[in-house]
Amino acid sequence: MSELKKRSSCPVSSSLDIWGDKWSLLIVRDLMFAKQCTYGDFLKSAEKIATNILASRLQMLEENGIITKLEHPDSKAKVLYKLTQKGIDLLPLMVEINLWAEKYFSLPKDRLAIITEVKKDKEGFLKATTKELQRNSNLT
Amino acid sequence: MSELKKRSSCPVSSSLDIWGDKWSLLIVRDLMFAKQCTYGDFLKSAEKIATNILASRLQMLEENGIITKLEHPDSKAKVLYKLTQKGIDLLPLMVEINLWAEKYFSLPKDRLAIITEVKKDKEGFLKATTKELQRNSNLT
DNA sequence: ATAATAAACTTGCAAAATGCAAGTGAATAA
DNA sequence: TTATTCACTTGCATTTTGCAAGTTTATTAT
Repeated sequence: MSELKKRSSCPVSSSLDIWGDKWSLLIVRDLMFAKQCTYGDFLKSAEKIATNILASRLQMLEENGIITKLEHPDSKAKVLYKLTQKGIDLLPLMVEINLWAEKYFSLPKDRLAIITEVKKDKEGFLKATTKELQRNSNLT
Repeated sequence: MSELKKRSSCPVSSSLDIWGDKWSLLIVRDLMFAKQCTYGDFLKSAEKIATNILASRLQMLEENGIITKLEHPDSKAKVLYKLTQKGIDLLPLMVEINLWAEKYFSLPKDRLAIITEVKKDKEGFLKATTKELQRNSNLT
C-alpha cells in the first residue's frame, strides 16, 4: 500500500507525512497506555476505528519504524504490537498534546488526574514513562 | 462546511479532531514563523497546498479558535491571518515535533540551526517565542 | 475613467482515502 | 471434529483530497 512521499524537507511536514492523520497517534496513545496491544485491543478503543483502516495504519507505522510486531506468549493466533524507540520518543509530543487539550477541552477526570501528575513534574514523568516503555521493549 | 464531531472525550482524540490532518499544523507552523500570513503566503509554502483545501482548513482553524483574520494595513484586498492564544499554545507541541524529527530525519541546516538553539534552552525559547507571538497578537 | 492585474476565495470534477459490513483462513478451545 | 477466536481482507458507498479553471472585489497602471 503505502509508499511514503515527502512533501518537503520541513521537519513538521516530514513528521505529518508519517503520523499526520486522525488515527495514527491514537494507536500510539494506546501503546503508551497499555505498553502492548493486540489487533483486537485497538479495535476496542473508544474511537471505533474501522478494521481496514487499522490494518493500513499499523502497516504504515511499522514500515516507518514506529511500532513492531511480536509473538504473543499465549497463542500463535494473536499478535502483539509495541512501540519502538522511535515510537517511544513520541512521548514528549503526546504529553504536550494532553497539556494543550487540558487547557481547551473539558476532560474526563481520570485523564485530568494523569495530566495533573504530569504538570507537577514533567521531566520526571517523561523519564519514568520512557523507562517503563523501554523496559517493556527489552523483554522481547 | 465543517461541523466538529468528537470521536471521544480523550484529549488526544479531541485534539486530532481539530488539527489532526496533513495540513493544519503546516498552517500553524507558517504562522509561528512569520507571525502573520496572507492567503497567498500560505499558497507559497513548499508543500504546495491546494487552494480549496487551504480555504477549508483556514475556516476550520478559525471556527475552532486557533487563528483569526484581521485587516491588512496596506490594502482591503488582502487578509491577514494570525494565531490566537489557543494557537500560540500549540508552540510546545510544535517544538516537540521538531525535536522528534531532528532525531529521525536529516533536515536542512537552517532548520537544524533553530532546533539546536531550542535544545540549548527549551524553556527560554518557548518563553521568548510565545512572548513575540503574543506581542504581535496585541497590535491588532 | 477604464482597463488590466492581483488577491482571496469558489466551483466542478477525477482520484484517493475513509467507513461500513461481510468475508476468509489459520489457530485455539470445546 | 466442530465451533469460536483472532487477525486481517474484500467490496462497495461516501467523503475528502487534489487539480484546474473560474468568479469577485480591490488595487494599480494608462
